[in-house]
Amino acid sequence: MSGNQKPARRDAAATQRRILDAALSEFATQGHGGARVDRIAEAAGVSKPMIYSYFGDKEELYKAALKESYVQIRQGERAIDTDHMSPEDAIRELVTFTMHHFISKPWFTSMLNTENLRKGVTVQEIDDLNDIQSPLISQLGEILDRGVAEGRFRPGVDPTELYITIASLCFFPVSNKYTLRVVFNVPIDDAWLKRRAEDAGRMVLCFLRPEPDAGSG
Amino acid sequence: MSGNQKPARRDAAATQRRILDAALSEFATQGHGGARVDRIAEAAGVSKPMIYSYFGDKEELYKAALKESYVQIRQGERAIDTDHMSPEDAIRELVTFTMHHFISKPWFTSMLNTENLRKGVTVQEIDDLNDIQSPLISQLGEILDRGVAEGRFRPGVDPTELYITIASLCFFPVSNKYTLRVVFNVPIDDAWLKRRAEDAGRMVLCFLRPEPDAGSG
DNA sequence: ACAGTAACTTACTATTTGGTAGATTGGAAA
DNA sequence: TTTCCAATCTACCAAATAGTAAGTTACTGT
Repeated sequence: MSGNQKPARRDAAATQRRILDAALSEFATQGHGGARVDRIAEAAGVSKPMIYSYFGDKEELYKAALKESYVQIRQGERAIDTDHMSPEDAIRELVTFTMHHFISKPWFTSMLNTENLRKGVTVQEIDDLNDIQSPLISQLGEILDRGVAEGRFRPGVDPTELYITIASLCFFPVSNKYTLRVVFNVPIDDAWLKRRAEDAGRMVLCFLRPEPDAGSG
Repeated sequence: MSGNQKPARRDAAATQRRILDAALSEFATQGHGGARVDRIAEAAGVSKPMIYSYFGDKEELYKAALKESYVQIRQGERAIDTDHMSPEDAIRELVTFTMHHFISKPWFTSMLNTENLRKGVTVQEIDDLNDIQSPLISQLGEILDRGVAEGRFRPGVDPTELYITIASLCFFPVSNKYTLRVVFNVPIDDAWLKRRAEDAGRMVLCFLRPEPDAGSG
């Protein structure tokens, strides 16, 4: 899981990186309260004092790991280009990306859950909100405007709320797959989730289509 | 939070109940790894050996708390009666109930997240799956059948998948409200979530309406 | 009244955990 | 080559933690 290179002796930056990766993995799999600094040290291939020297204490390390998980998804989001697509295809693309990210970077959903269990005490302390906010919101705004201009989407849909809708449909079946499998006997695997993403795209588009009675606040 | 009555001396059943309630609260707020048996004992107003005597060890206590959180939602679900409603109203009712339950029983979403962080190792060990499975699935199946028969819903929709869709739309904004508030600056409160439930109902109904190209596997 | 036992507590242990003091080592600059 | 500091480690501590042994207390049936 934590793909450590050979220690590359005396490289402070690389060491910090290894610690951060190990911390992200540990916090994501064990939660905040279940994470162990000793395990992080071992997984990173360093001694404990390195961690305290570079990151301060467990809380600061957690903060760094939480921020890192956001930074990763935002990087991915910035790489999406939907300008050349039809509004419908653009929406489908965003849904597909979101689902794929949740599937392929499982620590992201885990960190979100862990942080919300703590009522967001740490996410509030992250200084640079810019590193954390999603570039997808404004992109989604443009897509919606284009769709409305072309008469394919209804007006009055808030981009942030739409983003939350998309995230909802992708997040839940990924994050809760273990309990869903047992409780409902659903064979959730990557193929099942891919089909789910297609359904989610259809559902969102259906919701966006201009129709007499579909209005919202 | 843990509304303890007066200890009612020497009442084993009541004591077990207090321990279970305290455990549910502790595991839900602190996670599996962060939960402390000493805190549970204090919140329940008992000494630690009581817990070990009645529940075995921390793991078994966690299992009891997890099961309890399912039992609670299933009880609520069983009380819903949609037989006299139109298919549309019935769907809206289920969505409203689901959202309301997630809002009013926050430990349920927390326990689901905690258990999924652990890859569902404990939920697998719950013997009586019947206590855990949702009666809403079959109810949803009947509603769908009725809707199809009346020509108001398209055929071929799987009740379990629809249930997951409804749960997705309600779960995410409730479970992740703390990070959403900070990261997207969304004023998520009970009123916001109620509006969200209405949107979710609309979206689901729009997805169910019979239309030329909306078919699914 | 008086056993007998279920309910409950005090006081303890072994281990784990976050965190630190102080020594050591490698590499770059002089 | 020597100096010096950043990078790193060994060895440790105090507190917290899951779990238990052994005792005490209140109810119940006789």
